[in-house]
Amino acid sequence: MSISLDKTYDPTAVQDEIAALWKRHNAFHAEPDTSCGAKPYVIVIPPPNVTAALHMGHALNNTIQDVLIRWRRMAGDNAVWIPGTDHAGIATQTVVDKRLQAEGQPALKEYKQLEAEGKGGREQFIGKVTAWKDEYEARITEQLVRMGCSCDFDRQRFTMDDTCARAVREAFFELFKAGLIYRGKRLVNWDPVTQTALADDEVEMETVDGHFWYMKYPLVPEGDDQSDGCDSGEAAPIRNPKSEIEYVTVATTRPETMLGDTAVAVNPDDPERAKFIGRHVRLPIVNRVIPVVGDDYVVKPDPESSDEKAKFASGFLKVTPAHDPNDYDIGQRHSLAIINVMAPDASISRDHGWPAEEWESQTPLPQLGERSGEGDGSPDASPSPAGGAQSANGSPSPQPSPSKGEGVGTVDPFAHELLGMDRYEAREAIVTWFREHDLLADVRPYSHSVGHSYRSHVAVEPYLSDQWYVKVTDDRLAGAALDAMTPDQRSDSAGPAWKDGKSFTKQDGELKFFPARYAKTFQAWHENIRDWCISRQLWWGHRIPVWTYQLSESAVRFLETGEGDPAQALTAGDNAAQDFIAGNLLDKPTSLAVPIEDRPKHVSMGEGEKGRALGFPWPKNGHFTICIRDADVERKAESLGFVRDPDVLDTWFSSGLWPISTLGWPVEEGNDVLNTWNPSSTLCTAREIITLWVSRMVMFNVFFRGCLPFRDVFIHAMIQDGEGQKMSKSLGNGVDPLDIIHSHGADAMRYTLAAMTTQTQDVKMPVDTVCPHCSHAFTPKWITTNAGHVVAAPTQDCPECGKPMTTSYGVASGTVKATDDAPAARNTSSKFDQGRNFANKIWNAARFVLTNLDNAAAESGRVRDEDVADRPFELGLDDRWILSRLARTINTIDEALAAYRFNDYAQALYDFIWRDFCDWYVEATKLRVRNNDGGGLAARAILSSCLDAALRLMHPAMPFLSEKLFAELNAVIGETDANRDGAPKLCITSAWPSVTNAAVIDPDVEAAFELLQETIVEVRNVRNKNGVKPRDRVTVRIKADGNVAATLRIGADLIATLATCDVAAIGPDEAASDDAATAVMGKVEIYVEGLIDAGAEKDRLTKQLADLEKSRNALSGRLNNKGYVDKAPPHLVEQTREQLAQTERDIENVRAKLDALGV
RNA sequence: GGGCGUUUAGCUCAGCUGGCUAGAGCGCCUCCCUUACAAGGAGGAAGUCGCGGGUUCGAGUCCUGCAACGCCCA
Repeated sequence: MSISLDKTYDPTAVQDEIAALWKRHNAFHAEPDTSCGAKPYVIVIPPPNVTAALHMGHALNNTIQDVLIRWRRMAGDNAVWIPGTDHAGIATQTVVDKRLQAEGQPALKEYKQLEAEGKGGREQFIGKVTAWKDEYEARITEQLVRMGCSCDFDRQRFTMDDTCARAVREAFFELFKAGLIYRGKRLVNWDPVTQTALADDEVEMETVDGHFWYMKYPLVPEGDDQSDGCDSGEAAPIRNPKSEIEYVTVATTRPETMLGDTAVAVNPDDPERAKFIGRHVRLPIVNRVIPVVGDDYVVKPDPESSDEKAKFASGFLKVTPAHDPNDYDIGQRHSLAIINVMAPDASISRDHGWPAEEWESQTPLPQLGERSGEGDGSPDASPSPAGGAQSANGSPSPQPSPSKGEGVGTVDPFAHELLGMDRYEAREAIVTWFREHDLLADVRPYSHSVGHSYRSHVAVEPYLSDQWYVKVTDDRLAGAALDAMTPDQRSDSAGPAWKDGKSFTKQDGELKFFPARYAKTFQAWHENIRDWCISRQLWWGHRIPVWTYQLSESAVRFLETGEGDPAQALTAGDNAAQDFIAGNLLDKPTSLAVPIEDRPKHVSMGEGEKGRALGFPWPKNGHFTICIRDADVERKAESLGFVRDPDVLDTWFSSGLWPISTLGWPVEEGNDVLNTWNPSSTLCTAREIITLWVSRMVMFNVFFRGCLPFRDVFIHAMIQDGEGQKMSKSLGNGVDPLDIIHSHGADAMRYTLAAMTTQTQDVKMPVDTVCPHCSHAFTPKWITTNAGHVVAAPTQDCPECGKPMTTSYGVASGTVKATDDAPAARNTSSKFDQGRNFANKIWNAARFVLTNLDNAAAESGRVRDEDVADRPFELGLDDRWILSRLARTINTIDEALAAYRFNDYAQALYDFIWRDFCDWYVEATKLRVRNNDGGGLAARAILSSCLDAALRLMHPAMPFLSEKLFAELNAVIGETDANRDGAPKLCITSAWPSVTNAAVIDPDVEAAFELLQETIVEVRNVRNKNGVKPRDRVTVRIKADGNVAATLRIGADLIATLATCDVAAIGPDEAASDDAATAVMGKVEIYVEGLIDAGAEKDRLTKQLADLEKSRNALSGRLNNKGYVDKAPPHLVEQTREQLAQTERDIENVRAKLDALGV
């Protein structure tokens, strides 16, 4: 056969061919077979969101996983990589909604309308999202395939497929049953745009330039004692001299929330203000009379303080329990009313908890402050400030003491204008109103951080609503996660006492982070964890498996009043519902669960006794709540009038189950997949995910299976753009891996990504634009967005061909669309040149080896042998050197991969293949590779073996190229059939190289070869510095003796070839002729004869002399230091002495040469 | 405010437990289209390792203070 490899590596053709080859052999598939003794090695993919296609960050993440999987597979483990995608609830729903809107199609709003009309809008919308999911799932899978990811695609999962859904359902049920899921009315982080609750970690803090507004609230006069303590002339409260009305001044960054204020708080230790505790103020606009309470949360004002809060504080805190988490807490402590003044879209609304009484009367009120004009109306009776609103703890709302001037609380007519306003419009309007009414004491600019939705990027509104929570604070969850940490990565803290593995029912190792410092993040998170809000007001997700039955009106009335005959009050439906619950609890306790507080006290009743006879407790809130596991029970419940909760679960709930749901949990019995592959081996992810995801997987896995989801967690870098900005879809600065595969090839991309994966650094990746017309890559013109991001301008003109194009930012931002004239441009980055060049180098090195093997007769060095050192032909110094280097490289790579040091792996490959093999060994063998003697035979055998080993070593990083060349090598060697075990002879399933004979690593051989290398470099240096043309041969004499001379004689041919010279003589008595240039290098002096450029030679030697003197000074300085000689290790001292002696000899030599030149 | 990280050649980054006369890739300079490779080869220039203290015979590496930048949490 003959070799016909192109001169340049063309990845495109090779990638398709090799991908098909792997597929044909089902090379990525694994079975959980333990009989062969292979250890399982399992990676479960962090499922990419179906929101969008994969970007560079995913490419990095998946490259790392594939490197590990391919490495362990070759090393003999039973390796499997489980792929799949995540439904990404809110993200995907939002993206699809936006897309529909942009296309002018019916979108979420319209489907919600349909749903409200009973026309199946929810189902239709989910159909749209499913179509999107199908499209992106396919695209993501294609991207993975084209990156060469060796996932077991037969086992691909999706977080909402039937298998995963079953796991979610089971998990929810079990947690519910264990009392770890509860419903609570709490302030949640509300996203007014997507109109759903967000978990704490879905909220991003952003610094906002806002203001502190100082608003005056008039004090309600305290009976007749109006001057009580209020005339001191303090900044606040102040006495208005005209109207004799006193005020307190509250400071706020969100004036619009004042509509929901139910108290003003002061610090009880505040000497100036504590005296107001117990008094009341009348809330402007609303005219609600609210108390002044004492709470030490309130920051005492201190204008001199470095603490921003104290600096800006007025000492009076408006308390709005419905719209601020801290205020909510204060409200809880003081039993304050909670008045929500906003609709779910964060517009001002009277329909979501604002007491109706405040709106019922339109009787004008007495005017406050200096306001003149209309409204001199009659006094009103004191209202209940709480009105119809919820009271935090159910106790009666405080009643202000009635006093002169108070009356029926009726809002100012202005309040009507506020209704329907967006919160920011309302803020403007309210501030204006306060200013007009002389109630605005001050406005000061203030920069503070405000929570924003990670999805819609608007400020979240703390919002009171009913949500489902997982009690992750329970020791069975957070405590167990902490307990899972490997002891040597735990840090001391005020946290819980370690229980040392007691959470595990199965002892299977410990959770370990790489790099170790991320263990700290994990620990701190769990020590400060709060209960996890899991319900989302969305349609795209796992619907919460909870049903409620609303009791009949008569039953509710009975419950409320306790009057009448219960037998009469209960309808047949009520009884049936109750019987159904009780019956199932008795007969199918694994199918239905009720909240712990609703559980019957005596479940073990006699046969046939159900329902009422059980003493099933009546829920106080008028409905039954049940969690159902099985479909048949679910159907029965719905037929009885039970209604399912409309909400869906937080995406992370299903993601948290991913390591087990993908493997078929909850099926345990006979489930070899689950029992063999959980815990998995390694999780690879980015650090931002530690809290969101890693934590939840650990808690769930330990809770449900008593073991870890994975043992190692490798945290890798984030990839940023050239400006150091996070890559994001909205900025369009993300790079599609397929773009890089297009410009550089998959192997080049993968190799480069591995090489960039260091232990600390995030990766800055400057992104260039590729002209779609002429393929020219160029740096685009930049613009700065309003938000301050630097991005490629939406359209660009090619600097090469001048034609226009559309950039990915243009498309992402929606400002332009790609057209025929201005097509979408691909991205690229010169970062990947390194990988592309390396791939090409390997390709060509292989061409050299294969061509020479092919030209040689069979049985004359066409071998693949892992230990050619034992072969019967004679090995030269260079042969033994490269084998030593190869063995070292294998060890280095094994250590690097075991420690997740991917850059060290990449560097070791590079050094061996390019620097050692190509630069030196291949060049060295050119002398003899075509000979039909022992030297030729050895050269071919070792070239072949080194290439073979190199291909296998690089395979995890560069699978396509190595697989292709592996096949070519097989063809030349004549091993085209199969491995010994009958499996197809593929690189992916070949054995990982190992060092079977440690003696191959030979420091003496390495030192000897390095001497030759140094000599050659010196001759080349002299040639270059003296302007000798590369083709011109020079004559060289070398002064050396003993072993050094012997080594040089062995390498004389090599020196002659690689330095283009004739080595005239080597010996202790050689001396420079008059026209010779001299290189002094320790025990060797090289004389290059016939050089004429005395000036260049003088320069060269002068510089060398300076270097030597500098070195001499450093060495002698060290030796003159008594401490060094006394305390440093003796071998180092001895080494330094030798170095100094040598350096001094060199200096003398160089000086002598310079003298001879006439300096 | 708490935590973590970064600061080393023009640029992007290595440098693990202190022994370094500080490395790599890109870029730069000189020369070369030599029969594996110009996506290449040969040679070269280029760094008071952010700043100040300290420990040590010896500090890029350990400790401490400061500055700048970044990320996470509150």
